[in-house]
Amino acid sequence: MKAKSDALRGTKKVSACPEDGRTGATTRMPHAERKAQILSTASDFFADYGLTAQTRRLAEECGVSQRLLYRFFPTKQDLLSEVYRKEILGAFKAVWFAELKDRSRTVEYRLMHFYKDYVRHTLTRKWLRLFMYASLSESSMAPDYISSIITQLLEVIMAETAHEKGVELPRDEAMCHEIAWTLHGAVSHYAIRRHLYQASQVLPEDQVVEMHVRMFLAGFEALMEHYA
Amino acid sequence: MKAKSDALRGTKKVSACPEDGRTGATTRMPHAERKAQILSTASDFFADYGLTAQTRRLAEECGVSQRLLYRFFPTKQDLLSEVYRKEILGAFKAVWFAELKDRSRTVEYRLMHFYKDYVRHTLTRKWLRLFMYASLSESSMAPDYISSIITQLLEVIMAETAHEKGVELPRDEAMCHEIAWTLHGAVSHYAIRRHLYQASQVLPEDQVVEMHVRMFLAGFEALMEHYA
DNA sequence: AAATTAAGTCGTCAGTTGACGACTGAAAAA
DNA sequence: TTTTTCAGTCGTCAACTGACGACTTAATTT
Repeated sequence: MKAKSDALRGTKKVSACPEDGRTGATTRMPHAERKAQILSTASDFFADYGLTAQTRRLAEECGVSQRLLYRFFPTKQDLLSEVYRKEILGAFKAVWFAELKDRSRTVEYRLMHFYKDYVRHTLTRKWLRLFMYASLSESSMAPDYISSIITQLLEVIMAETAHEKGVELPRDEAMCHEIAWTLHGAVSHYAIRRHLYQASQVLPEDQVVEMHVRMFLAGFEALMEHYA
Repeated sequence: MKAKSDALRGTKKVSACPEDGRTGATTRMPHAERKAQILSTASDFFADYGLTAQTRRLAEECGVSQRLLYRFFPTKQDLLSEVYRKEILGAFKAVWFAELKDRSRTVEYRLMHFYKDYVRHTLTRKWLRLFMYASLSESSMAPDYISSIITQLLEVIMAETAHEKGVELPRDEAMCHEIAWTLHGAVSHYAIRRHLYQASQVLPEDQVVEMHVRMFLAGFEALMEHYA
């Protein structure tokens, strides 16, 4: 960081580290690139240590001075908001809706395909920890956006399942959502167990998803009879 | 707190608040009673603001000086550990095992009965928030104890269900657990949604539990056929 | 080569935060 | 009444923490 030339100029330095091989000599980067690097490091950092973790340690992790963070993000909250937007909101894919509605495949296939992808690429350790930290903090950063997407997913799943089974859904909308939550919640909770409660998990993801989908479809049929 | 008598003695006080009607005059309590009160207040406090919330604010909430907390708990971590032990570990009931094994009732009845109680008295907002904060923090306070209890619950549920349905369970133990997790996870996730993700939840608890149990039992039968 | 731009750092401020030594005073014991 | 006990408080310390003014210096432009 600072090395030679300290003794030379008469300003006010506190020379301390004479040239050693590995001064942290921060490689200069273009603005956008450095910002992206900080954002990326910050995602992992806050996921690991919580949203209350300190900017000084983050800077250290990034290999830059703490002051530099404030060149890119006016406040810590701004940085947190960008992390949330990128990591949490950016983890939902539009193709899911199209694939779930693709009636050239069986519902069982579509559900298994979707949830395998969802578990593997969205319900990751990083995503779950950030989402949980954000949920627990008062300033729920952008809650409605996500719940709206999930609700739409649940509705598509219910509509497609009912269509294939040739039954009519209950008129009670909340009940319909809750039925779909049976599967979605079980899968989500599997991910939570695995990534948040360091459970000594053994069964591979795909196998678990397949089982949960099978149980859901079987349960769905039985439940529809019960309500008819 | 301090009022008169400041000016009288020559020590080193900084008198500031002459007698007003409402000095925070802390009512003196016996040791055990005060400790219990602090512990109780601390539970709600840390559940609300996280385990990183400050002892000063907690003391304020308790209506005592911050210093007093350290008369009862040598360090903040000690206080947190006691909160965890009391609120998290203390929320599991031994009767559940007996009731779940009571074959004079149907499995459906037993499961509904158990999970209604579990959701109402254990998966509360306070419990979930404390448990989640503890899970997210590195120092997982006492993880194995809980997971051991849950595992036992899952095993009882599987054994009883298989017995009533007259089928044999898969030999794969992890798979058996995962099947039971289908129900346990769905119910847990319902509570998480409701209490952690302030979801605009409408359906009453009991109705949701009944539905999840029904779907589980139907799915269970279908799954057993699939593996046979 | 000189001037300009912008990437990056130093040092510091004001407000926190866990912890604790020393003190106070009401109630119980002698 | 006097002494002892102990619940409870004050004030402070050292380390931390978000924020930022002022400065340094590598790279680019002229």
